[in-house]
Amino acid sequence: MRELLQQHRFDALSVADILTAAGVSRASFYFYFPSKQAVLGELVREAVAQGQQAARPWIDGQQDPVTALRAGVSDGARLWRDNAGVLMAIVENWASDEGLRALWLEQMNLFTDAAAARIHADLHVRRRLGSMDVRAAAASLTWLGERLYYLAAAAVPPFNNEEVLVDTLTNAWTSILYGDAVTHPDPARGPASAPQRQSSESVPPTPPTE
Amino acid sequence: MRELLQQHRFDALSVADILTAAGVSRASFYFYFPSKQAVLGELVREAVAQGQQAARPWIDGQQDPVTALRAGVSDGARLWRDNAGVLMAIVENWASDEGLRALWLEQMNLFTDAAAARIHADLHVRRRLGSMDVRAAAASLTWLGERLYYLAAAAVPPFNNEEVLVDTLTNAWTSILYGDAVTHPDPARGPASAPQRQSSESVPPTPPTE
DNA sequence: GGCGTGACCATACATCATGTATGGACAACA
DNA sequence: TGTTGTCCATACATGATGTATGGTCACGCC
Repeated sequence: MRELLQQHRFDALSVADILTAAGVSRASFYFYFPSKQAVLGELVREAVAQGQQAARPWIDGQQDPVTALRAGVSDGARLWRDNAGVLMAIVENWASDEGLRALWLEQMNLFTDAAAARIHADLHVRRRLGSMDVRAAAASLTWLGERLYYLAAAAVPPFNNEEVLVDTLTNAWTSILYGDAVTHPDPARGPASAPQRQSSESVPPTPPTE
Repeated sequence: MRELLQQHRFDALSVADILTAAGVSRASFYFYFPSKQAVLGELVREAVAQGQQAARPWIDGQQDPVTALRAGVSDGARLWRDNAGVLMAIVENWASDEGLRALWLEQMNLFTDAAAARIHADLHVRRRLGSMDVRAAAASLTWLGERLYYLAAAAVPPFNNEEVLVDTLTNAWTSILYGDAVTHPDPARGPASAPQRQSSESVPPTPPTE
């Protein structure tokens, strides 16, 4: 099914297709899974498990916030590139299946929690956000990632260009958290990102996939 | 169908349900529409047509950017509140139907174009964005809106709270475009917006739907 | 009045997808 | 040798979609 998803949309797959591709019988399929949605759930768990690992380093990272952020965003792009079929499938279908919904919202929550914790630990960011709801800000960045990675996977311009995707998403994180606009390579100007405060902690990057 | 969508998800509706609710025969339905997706398309056109109008003021607006922004975001919230069923339906299904896909991407594009034009007209913002892709930044804000309004309609925390939704989305726009973080009511600080008083719901509407 | 036509409706069908049986083959294991 | 776990083929009940086919009824026109 993972392979089928690389070429067909989830709702275009019938269990018959899966049966054929997997070489098992209908009876066997329903013995192990209650539905094709359940299979997708398992595939998603596998995919995000990788992401969890990949995210580790920068979550507890000590490096410069913006650098860490950009690295995280790039990691996310890679995760999505490697699991485009499965991830697109759940993004398109979590609303229609209770199990998938719980799973995806949980993933988004985990990511949001990590980001919020990072923000909380950074006094400078906290001050900047003023009375803004920290969790809400973290959640919005999480979901922005979900959407942009999805659009990239769905080949929707301008996010079908990975560089644009990474620049834009990184810029969103840094702008909202630090107020610095320019995160990408541009030797021509430099009004924004000045001396980056190395406040004990940096920020949480990575996409909304773990 | 518009009424049915207030209580049931689009894919849970059969044309039989629509037939019963509308009091027409199967034959008549298929005489006027090729599928239930086509009906949804019409409903979406109706809904966003309203939005188009409501957006005008903001688009050619002369008022203070941040105020205009917040007003627009609130407008969007209202539009979504008034058309939650229809808008949730298209957000959940544009990926699975070519017609709906073209329609929704067109709407997102129109909105992105308007935002990008605004940005281009504002030298200060252009400078701040540096070499960032203006259209990409505009598109990311458009899609962030789509996602957050949708989550609010789907009752996903923390966006099920309209004030949080508006504050967060407004903050994203102002942060990314102007670098000002605080857009909401915070007597403690005030580096950005002037005397902004946010009465959760007293502003005009304009979501990412036009 | 006779008649075509447009707007509907009821019914039926072909097709396809899902999920649930039912019964049997086969190998490992005790 | 019998039990059990893993699979398969087949069939079936249900429900959804989209396509006929044929009929009713009102209206406007000659």
